[in-house]
Amino acid sequence: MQKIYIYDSVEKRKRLFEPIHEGEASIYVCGPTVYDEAHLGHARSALSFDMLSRLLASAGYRVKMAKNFTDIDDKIIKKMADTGKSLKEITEHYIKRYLDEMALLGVRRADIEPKATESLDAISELVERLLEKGCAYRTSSGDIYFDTSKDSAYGSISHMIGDEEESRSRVSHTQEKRNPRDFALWKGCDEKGGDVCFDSAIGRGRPGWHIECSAMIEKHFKGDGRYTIDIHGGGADLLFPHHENEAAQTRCATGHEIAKYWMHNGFVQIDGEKMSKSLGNSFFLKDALALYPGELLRFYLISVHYRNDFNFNEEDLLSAKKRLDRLYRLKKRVVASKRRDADPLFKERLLSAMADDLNSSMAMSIIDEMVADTNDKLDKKPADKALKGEILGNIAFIEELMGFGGSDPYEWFQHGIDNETKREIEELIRRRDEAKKEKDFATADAIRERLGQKGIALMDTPDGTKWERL
RNA sequence: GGCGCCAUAGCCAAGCGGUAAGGCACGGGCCUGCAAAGCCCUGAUCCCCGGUUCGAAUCCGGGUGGCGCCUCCA
Repeated sequence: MQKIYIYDSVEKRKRLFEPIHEGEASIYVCGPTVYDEAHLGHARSALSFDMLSRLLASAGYRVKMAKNFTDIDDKIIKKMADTGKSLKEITEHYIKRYLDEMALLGVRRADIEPKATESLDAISELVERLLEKGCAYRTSSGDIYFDTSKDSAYGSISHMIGDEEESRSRVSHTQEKRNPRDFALWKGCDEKGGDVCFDSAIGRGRPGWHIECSAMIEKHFKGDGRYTIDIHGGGADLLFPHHENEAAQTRCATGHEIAKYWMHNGFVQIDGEKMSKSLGNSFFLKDALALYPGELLRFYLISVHYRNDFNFNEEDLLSAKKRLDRLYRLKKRVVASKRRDADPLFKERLLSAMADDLNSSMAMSIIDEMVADTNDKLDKKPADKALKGEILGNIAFIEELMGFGGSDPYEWFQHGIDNETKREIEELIRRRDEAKKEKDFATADAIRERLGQKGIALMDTPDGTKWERL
């Protein structure tokens, strides 16, 4: 079995992946809070862990991945007040939008997609255990806080411990908190709570943010007594306090660590600036998807290693488009052939690159080399059926592992062009072919020029004239 | 104030102690009626200064310049 190394952001080093259960890989990724449209950062996170899951599956692991939707939250409550809509109307809308958009990026669905509203039993049960063990306390207002002083290992995940920082900390010093680091497990219901109050064994209220992940993980996964899951993932911003708090809750309640490995993806910036609504800088995924195919966005977003910062800009995206076009031009040359097994050496190299902490940049350079190499062979032996079949096999493996290259190559180059226009283009090509037959190159070139102005490029091949949208 | 990340050719970007992948752009060539596409060739000693080492872009120390977390956040 392919050895897989992943960078563990807690130990800050690459570690050989050795799962809790032989041949299985359990992953939990922190998903979005569903109160608004998904942005490019959500896409990058989803893409990072989609690559991880594809890698593990390709390497022969049985993968069980969970990605949650936080559907109880202050921001959702605010949205309810702003729009007059119910919690369910809001969260279901954005969950669907999220899933649809991620599907366009080629992100596979998680095996389990738990929601906070559907995990309340597990949550209240976990809070109850924490109360029993003395790791949590109630306040006069009915809130329940986690007592960080009861966890001697608190800080071991993010390494964000320090006594001095408290004076500078921007954490509000709620009087009811015993320690500034303590955080809400459960928020008691008051009149303002409206319809987001739930009855439970620990009283009426709603869960805090961090508790849902710990509860869902304990509910859906069986560990080995030392760890519950293999890999816990999320955006770099979640390392502290979110993941620190999750780990503390699970440790106090169960006596073991929540995850064996921790992975965090880097941030997305827009034109060198932090993404924000106020800057109005192509913030939402839907805006990008309105302009470019999801597959291209995927290709572009994974061209940078997942742990590095990503600076999104149109110029780089366009150069990524040209790079991906090369793969599709190769595919055009072989698509009519019968698929064969991929080149074993190519497969091995691609898998090894990804097995080295998801080195997608390296993987893409290997793909580029394969494209150049096989184009060259095809130039020399245009009728080599075995080669063509193997190339199709290579591309199928790329699609399986990397999630791009699976589209029809002709449609790829005709993205966004309606059938009416296609017919017009083909008619002009016919007229140009006739002109060429009669050696009337002036007319032929005029037609090519005319199409070129519309962004259509022509290329004469042994199989006739092909066209592409630039 | 605490914790941490990053700095590689015009641009994007790998590299994880053994002598700089890949892509885009540029230039030259082959091919082509001419093109496009494809293929081939062409470019960097790795922010600066010290140190460790037979050997450093890669390790250590110090600068400079970006960025992030510590409050909801992918």
